[in-house]
Amino acid sequence: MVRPVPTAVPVARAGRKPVTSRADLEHVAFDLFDRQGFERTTVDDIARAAGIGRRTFFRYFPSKNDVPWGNFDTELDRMRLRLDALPPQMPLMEAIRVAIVDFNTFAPEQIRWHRRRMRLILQTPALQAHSTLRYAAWRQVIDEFVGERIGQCADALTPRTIGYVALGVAIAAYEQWLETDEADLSDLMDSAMRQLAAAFGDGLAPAHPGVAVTPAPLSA
Amino acid sequence: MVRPVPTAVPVARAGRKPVTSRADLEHVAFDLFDRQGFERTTVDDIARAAGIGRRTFFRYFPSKNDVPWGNFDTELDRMRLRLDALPPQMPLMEAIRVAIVDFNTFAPEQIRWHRRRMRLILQTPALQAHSTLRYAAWRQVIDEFVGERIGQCADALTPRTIGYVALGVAIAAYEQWLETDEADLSDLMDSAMRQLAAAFGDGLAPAHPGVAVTPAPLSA
DNA sequence: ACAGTAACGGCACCGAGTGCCAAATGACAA
DNA sequence: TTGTCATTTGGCACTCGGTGCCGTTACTGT
Repeated sequence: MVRPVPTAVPVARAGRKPVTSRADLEHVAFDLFDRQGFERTTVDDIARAAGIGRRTFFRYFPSKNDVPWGNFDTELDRMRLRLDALPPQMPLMEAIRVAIVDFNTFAPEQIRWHRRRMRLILQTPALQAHSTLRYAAWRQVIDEFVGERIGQCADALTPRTIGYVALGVAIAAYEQWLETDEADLSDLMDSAMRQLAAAFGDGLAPAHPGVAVTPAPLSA
Repeated sequence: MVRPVPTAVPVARAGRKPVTSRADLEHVAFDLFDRQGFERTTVDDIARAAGIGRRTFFRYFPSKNDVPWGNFDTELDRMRLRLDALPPQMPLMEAIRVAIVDFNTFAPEQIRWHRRRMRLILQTPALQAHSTLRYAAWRQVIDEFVGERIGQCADALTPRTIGYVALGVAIAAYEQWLETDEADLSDLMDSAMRQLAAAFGDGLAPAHPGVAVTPAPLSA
């Protein structure tokens, strides 16, 4: 999955230098997407605008759908570190809330670009679909954290459920964010997480008391 | 989205009769998928095996990715009815739990086929991605139910969050189900939902008491 | 028999993505 | 300077999913 993609590698030893970069192509592509839309922009268009061959484009991005994702893998490492740095006594869902809020907090000057990027991803059907595969890596980070915390395998039912749920909360907040002009993303994410907690406080547990479910130790 | 697809229409009026059906093609296709895998089966393969033209295939299914989904829209109507039939005094998350468990309960003789179908969908990258678009319709049903219940627009933050969360719970349960041989899907789904409730019971709310968040009336 | 209607399917075309390979380019050593 | 090696480039041909167009086929009702 992690191929030797020509990013800014400081220790270039021998061989021809890359003629462009992922970031370069990303900018060129976004300009076109803004002007003609994602679907109506062909890979040929992007390559031509960037002054490279169509074949070369696919050496920088595995697919056209991957262009809007930038260096997502690097971001994931950040979130992993953030989660691990949280105090172990912090309640699980609280830790997750803090982590996803942090992960989606950006410097003011980055917000414009990030909004552009997310609007494209979340409002283009082809990209909505493709993003599923990226989200899987994101969830994996959550799964592993939860698994570690509750002493279960990362792919057991509870970690996975919480992974999906955390993702859902984040996306719901993003969608809301894109529809409003003023809202703060962090607030929305925080709010979504608390709304959900409140919804559960509304009395899910007491119902169907006959169904025996052994709650795993969540704060082990 | 709902085109006049040639399904079993009892009141055939005039014109040539459809030479096959969605269900037929589905079976033919699944045979090929089982034998050579989804990716390595071309639309030409399916059309040839079904004795129809490649062009005709696309009149029955908008894309190869849609084959495994059968008549999903009809199923959604079922879930909508189920939700609306639940007593209004039942707590929100409880109602959702019941609805998604019901929705995913099948007669014993259907289970084999359903498992095959879901294994294909959930374990084929191209289909994982494509299913996002189907899930959106599923979530919409939840969103509308929640919106109705709490007196908000279906696309407000809380309904959407709960829609995503319900979906996440369901998929997590499915993934678990596919990995085991004995487990019962309904039990897993029920269990996933309760685990989640338990996770929130672990003390998300009391933290960060300074952050003012006005919890919307969830059982209004 | 005829007209109208609907499904069929071949054809040509587009765009994404891939394997192959020769040419271009740069670092380094002789 | 020249030769060698490593690496990127990009053209070409090909596969496959998906679409527009259009003549053909088959069925219903008069």
